[in-house]
Amino acid sequence: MIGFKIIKKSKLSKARLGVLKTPHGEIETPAFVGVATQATIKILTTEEVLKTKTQILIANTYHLHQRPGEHIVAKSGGVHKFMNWPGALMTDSGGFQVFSLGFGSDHGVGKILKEKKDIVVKADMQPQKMRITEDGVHFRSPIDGREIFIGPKESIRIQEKLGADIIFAFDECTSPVADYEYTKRSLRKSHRWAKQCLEYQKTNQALFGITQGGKFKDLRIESAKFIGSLPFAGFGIGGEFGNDKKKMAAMIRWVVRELPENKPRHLLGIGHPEDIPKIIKEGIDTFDCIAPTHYARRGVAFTSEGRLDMNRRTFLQDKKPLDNSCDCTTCSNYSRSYITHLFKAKEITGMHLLTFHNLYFFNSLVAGIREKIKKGKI
RNA sequence: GCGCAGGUGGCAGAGCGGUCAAUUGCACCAGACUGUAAAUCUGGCGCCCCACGGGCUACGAAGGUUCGAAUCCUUCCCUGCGCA
Repeated sequence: MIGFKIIKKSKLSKARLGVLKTPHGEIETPAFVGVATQATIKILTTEEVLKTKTQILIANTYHLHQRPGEHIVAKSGGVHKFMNWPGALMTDSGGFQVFSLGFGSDHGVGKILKEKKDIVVKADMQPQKMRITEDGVHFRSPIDGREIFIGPKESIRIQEKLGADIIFAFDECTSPVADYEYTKRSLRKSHRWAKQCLEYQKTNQALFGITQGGKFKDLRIESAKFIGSLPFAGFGIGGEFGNDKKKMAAMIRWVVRELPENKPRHLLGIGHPEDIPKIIKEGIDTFDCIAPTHYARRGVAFTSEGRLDMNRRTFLQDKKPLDNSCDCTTCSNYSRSYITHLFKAKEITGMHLLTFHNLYFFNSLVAGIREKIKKGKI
C-alpha cells in the first residue's frame, strides 16, 4: 500500500508539496512520472534512468499483457525485478489504448485537438479496430491480429501480476471529437468498471480510480464526485481536454475541487514544460507525459530556451551544451554540435543523450517548482 | 588515336518529340507530436512577381530539324570502360 502526506499547501494556488510513500521508496511530489510503456524508458538502461532524477515510472498493462505476457513478468518477480527498476512504479490500465488504438487512431487525433475535425463520435459508434462493450473491450492485436479482451477484471488481474506499486482502474479514455451523449454513456460505463475494479482487486497495491467526462463540465464534475467517493488510494484524471489547451487548467479545476484533499492526484498523459506549472498550481501531485522521451527520439531537446530541434544544420556550428543552465551528464560533456552530428549520422547515441537530458530537464523543472512551493512563491 | 557507354536540378537517379520546372530517394527548410502499435508523419524545395495565377531561365556547349526538343540530327567539350 502507499501513504501520502501533504507537507505544505500553497497559499497562492492549489499547489501542494507532498511525500508519496510506496513499497519502493518515497516520492517527493509534485513529481514527473517517466513513461516506460514496454517496461523500459526507450534507449536508456534503468541505471541511467535513476541518474535522471526520475523517481517513478509508469508501464502499461495492454502492452505487457500482449508482449511478453504478464506471467513472464510475474516469473521474474514482477515489473520491478523484470526491468531492474528499484524505484516506484505505476501501471496504466489499458484504458488509454481504448482511445489511442480506437477512435484516436481512426481519426488521427490525440487527447488535445490541434485542428478542427469534421468527424463526430456519436453514441453507439464503434472504433474500426476494436469493439467496446458494456463489459470491456475486444482489442485486435497490432502484433499478430489476435483478439485480446480486456475488461475491469482482466485489467486488474494483469496489473496484479505485473506487481506495480500503483495500479489504475480500467476506463475508457474518450475522444476529443466525441459528442456529449457518447461521453456521457462512456462515463457511466467507466464508473461501473471502476467499482468492479475495486471489487476484483485482491492485492494490496494502491488502486487509483480515473475520472472522465471530457470537455463537458457537468460530466467532469459528476465523474469526479462519483470516483472521488469510492475508496480508491488515489485518483487519476483522464480523458480529453477539448481543442483549446488554455481551458485545460479550468477543466482540471472542475475535477480537483471534487476529489478528496488527502489523496494523491495523478494527471494522466499531460505535461509539456509549459503545462507543468499550470497543472501543479491546480493541485496535481503526479503526472506522466511521453514528451521528454518521445521527442528525444525525434531530435528535439527541451531546454530553458524552449525546444531545440537538433536536426538543424546550424547546430553543427554550435559548441555550447544543449542547455547552459543544465548540469546533466549530457550537458556537462557534450556539445550541440556533436549531438547534431549524431542525429545527422543517425547514430542512436544522439537519442540516448537527448533522452537522458530531456528526462533530467523535466525532473529538474519539477524539482524547481517544489522548491518554489516550499518557499511560498507558487 | 579507335570502339562502346554516358553527360538531367546540392547529390544519386528517372524521363527519351508535346500532358516536363521535370517521377523518386537522399540532403536541405518549415511544421506536427501530451495515460508511446510509430527512431514517425505532413508540407516546401530553379529564379522572379500584384503568387490556388503569371513571367523568366533551364536537362554538358554551340548549331540544326520541327508548330513544338531534356528527348531527333551535326560538331565540339568532358567522363567511364575496352582496344591500341
